[in-house]
Amino acid sequence: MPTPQSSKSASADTRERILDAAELLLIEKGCGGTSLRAIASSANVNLAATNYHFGGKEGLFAAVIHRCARPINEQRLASLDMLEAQQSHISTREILKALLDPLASNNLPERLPAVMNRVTSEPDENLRAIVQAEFSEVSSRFIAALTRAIPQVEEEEISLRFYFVIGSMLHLVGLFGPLTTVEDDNTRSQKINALVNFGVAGLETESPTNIHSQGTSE
Amino acid sequence: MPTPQSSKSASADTRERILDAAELLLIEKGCGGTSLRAIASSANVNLAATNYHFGGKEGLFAAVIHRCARPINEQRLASLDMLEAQQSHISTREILKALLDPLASNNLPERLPAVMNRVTSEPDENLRAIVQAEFSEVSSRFIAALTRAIPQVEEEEISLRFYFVIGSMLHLVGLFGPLTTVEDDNTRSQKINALVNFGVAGLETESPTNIHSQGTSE
DNA sequence: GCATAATTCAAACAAACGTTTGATTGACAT
DNA sequence: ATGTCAATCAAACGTTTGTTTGAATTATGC
Repeated sequence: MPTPQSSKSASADTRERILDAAELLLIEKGCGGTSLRAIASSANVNLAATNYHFGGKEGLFAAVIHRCARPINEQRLASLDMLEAQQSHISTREILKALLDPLASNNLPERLPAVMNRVTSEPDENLRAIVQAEFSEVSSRFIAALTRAIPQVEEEEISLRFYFVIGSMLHLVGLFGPLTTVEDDNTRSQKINALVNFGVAGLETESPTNIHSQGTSE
Repeated sequence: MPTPQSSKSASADTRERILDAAELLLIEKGCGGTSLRAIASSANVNLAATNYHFGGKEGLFAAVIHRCARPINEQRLASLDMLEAQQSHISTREILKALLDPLASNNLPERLPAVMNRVTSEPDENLRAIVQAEFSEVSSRFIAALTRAIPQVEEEEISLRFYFVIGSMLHLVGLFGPLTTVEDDNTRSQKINALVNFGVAGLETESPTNIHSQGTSE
């Protein structure tokens, strides 16, 4: 198993060219719809290089996911750390901005949201596990912060509503399209802001369990 | 092109066996991850039957999507029709219940939400077009109803928030898992109800455009 | 300069894919 | 019985898939 060391700089740009091509094709064609041959051809490397550097197709996509998810999740956690260090009580809006604003930041790789959207809906079990592991810390940290910020709603309900926000986020970045340019940045941040407003209202609402007659029928 | 007529009853159960098997495998393995051979084997039919009855893989999945989406969308539109016929002003909650309650109904095919979740995130362009055509009427009708129900929010914002609700819904039915049984029906309707509450609050919130200093940083 | 290891390459591997073919079956009408 | 047509079948079509091989090439350490 000749796994190459990553500290060398010799084939570093081959690795990155493969990752770039795989990332782009993953967005456009999906995981199962992208062949190693298409990746190698698009990256101008030999077909065998994909297996040499990443050990196989699954390892390659895992590397793509990791490279995409790590910076945005680090930024999220850093923002949350800063909030928790500065103030004792954090608002729902501040938490959601820490979670979602990185999606509109233009100093991050352009295609990052699209990769997330594509990869979170993969049927492959192994890839799902990779994605889940990549986002588990962010999920638990932000759910805990939201639970403290909204004490009038029980934790289980907060957790469910958090996943509603995640679902809205994924659907939104799917609407962004694979080839958003920098000119769309302002409309993108507008939509992220709309999602923050939507999420704050949805997260903070009281469940109308003791409501009288709002039901439609049945 | 010997496309068989559907009015005969001779091979009707072959067609349905193929559709059932394709539906189940589509949920578990995704569209690209399911082969016609696996479908034919699971349905106990000959491999060529899939092409004979549906003209090809794409036609088969289109039929699966249509068979899944039609009843639930008919129920949604019927509920909305009834609301609009009975009362002049309809609440946001009533509209969302008309949209989402069918997902918790147990007289619908069990695997319907899972198919929707799987197929709305397909990279294939043709399949995306099929899905979009299948849901376009529901989208436009419900966005129009929500725009009337929430006059204080402009239509473009309503449209965006509607897609947030759709995203939350898809993410939620993804959490249901492929093999939900009838025993999960009550927890499923509880979660649908939580989504209705979340969506009502998110849809009706006023955008804090004239807010003073809620921003975190930058 | 030379040995050693890391990387790239063309070529091939077996397996799985969607689709097509042509024969065969069965049902139904005349 | 017979002719007709829809339906099923085994078998093969040509591609494409992920992965492997072994030689050629390049970089690295001494």
